[in-house]
Amino acid sequence: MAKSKARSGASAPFNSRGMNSSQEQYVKCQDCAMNPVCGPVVSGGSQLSLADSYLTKRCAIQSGEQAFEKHAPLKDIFAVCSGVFKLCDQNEIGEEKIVGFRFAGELLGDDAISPNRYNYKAIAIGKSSLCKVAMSQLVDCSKAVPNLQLQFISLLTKQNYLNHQGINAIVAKKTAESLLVAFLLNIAKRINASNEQTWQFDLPMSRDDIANFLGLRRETLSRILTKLQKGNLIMIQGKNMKLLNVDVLSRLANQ
Amino acid sequence: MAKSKARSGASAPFNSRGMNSSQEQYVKCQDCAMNPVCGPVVSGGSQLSLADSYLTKRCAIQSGEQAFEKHAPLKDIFAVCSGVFKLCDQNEIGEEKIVGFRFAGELLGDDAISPNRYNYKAIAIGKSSLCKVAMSQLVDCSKAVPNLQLQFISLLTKQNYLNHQGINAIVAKKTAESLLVAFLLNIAKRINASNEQTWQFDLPMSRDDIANFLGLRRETLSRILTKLQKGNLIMIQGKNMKLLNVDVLSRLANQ
DNA sequence: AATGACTATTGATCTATATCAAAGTAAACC
DNA sequence: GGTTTACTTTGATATAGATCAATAGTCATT
Repeated sequence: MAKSKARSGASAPFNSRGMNSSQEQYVKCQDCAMNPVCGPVVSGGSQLSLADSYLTKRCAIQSGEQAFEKHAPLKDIFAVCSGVFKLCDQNEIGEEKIVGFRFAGELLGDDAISPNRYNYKAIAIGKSSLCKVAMSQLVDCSKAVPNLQLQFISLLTKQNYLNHQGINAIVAKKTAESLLVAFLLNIAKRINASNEQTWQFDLPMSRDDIANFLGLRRETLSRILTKLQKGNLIMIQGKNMKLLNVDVLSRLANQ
Repeated sequence: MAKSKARSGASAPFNSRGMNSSQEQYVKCQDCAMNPVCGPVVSGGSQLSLADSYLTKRCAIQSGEQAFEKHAPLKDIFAVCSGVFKLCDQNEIGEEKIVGFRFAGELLGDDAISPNRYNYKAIAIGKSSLCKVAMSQLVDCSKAVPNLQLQFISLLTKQNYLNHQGINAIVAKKTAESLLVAFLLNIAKRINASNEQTWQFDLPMSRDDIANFLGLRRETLSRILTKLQKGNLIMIQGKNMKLLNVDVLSRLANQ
């Protein structure tokens, strides 16, 4: 099903540009959004290890392969362990619209719960890996253990909040520049979520993917990047990005 | 706190234009998103009437008053019983950005659960009313009754899905025209959700509110409405709107 | 019916971004 | 290493929508 494009940009094991990238970085379990339902759960006075019955850990996914198809019935919800996924919606005429990205430590497919179908297609950008939780089994377990359910609610609503933040950051912006800058700041925080904040990172996705997601043309995107670089606000070479003046950039992002 | 603007447009009890509007229409409980946690819950073999302990029914809210403040700590989640609410976010410089509308039967404040604060201010457009559920009490009850929790999850994820649909309909559109048409179709469905579909309705909000929400200028909005009317696709007089050719409009909405 | 305060529409012009076209650059494959 | 293919940048031009300015409805009060 998934057509695997071998080109993998910054995610390839050996990458001439872009410093520290590569060597597939796994998120630590303690930093992962799925964590609340992965460990033993307290019930009454005792600890139960239910997770074994619904959790599958760290499945590898090749670059370009997909975790699930749009409209497929919900089976699992996922957490990204390493790599990045792009979420693609397709309109009637088959054009792809990227509706989001998911980085290591973030949930994937969690917003499929209500209509019981995945709302988009999730494609790995570069070599990636996933943990998955079987919904039906999770529901079974949580019928018996209220605490598990509460943790599940908390996990869902947290991710939902993050998703909305991302979207709102975009909907609210007026100029292409503030839009792009808001995106870069958002990405920087999410990519380095667990490390300390360096403001340097490799953009895992192509310019086309970014432009598509932001609703801009690639040419516009490119011009703005050039302009920001000339203004000494960023340094970008290929996929490697460094935010040089976060204060000014933050102000720009709020138009 | 809330400054009540007395002018109420189509929601006023007597309205010269706009046919059937007015006489505050309450949504039936069976059609309301809150319904799953409002009635008796099955636990073991017996039915429990827990809802009395956390549910407050049909509080009236005057036009222009607010249900909650942005950033206030989450206390209740609401369902709109009658009327409409606009959700306003404020940026640093105090400009208001409308991030959504909620119609009768829809939830309000449900997306405050993760950060435990409301993400926006909710203001009644016209005389409205709300049911509310006290979160802390709901959580207490649901610790004892797993079924209640499952219903709560279902309720949250359903509303979340609808919210996202609304947002995506907007983010994806390219032209102001397709954006506006998508909005009109979305509104038509939500306003007449429980009745049969007539494609005629009163726009409860002002042109300014619509323009603000869609990220357009009022002048642009006005021009597009005029153009759609000249093309015999809609009939609009003041707040009263009739969609004349839903097929063509739907095609327009997908650009 | 006249006044005042909004609210909505229309017209003229400007500008940010799209579009069209071409060239430059990096990665993959033989 | 050289060729092919995909990705990215730059330039010239067109246009959708913003902005500025004015007019015209609408409703509430007197």
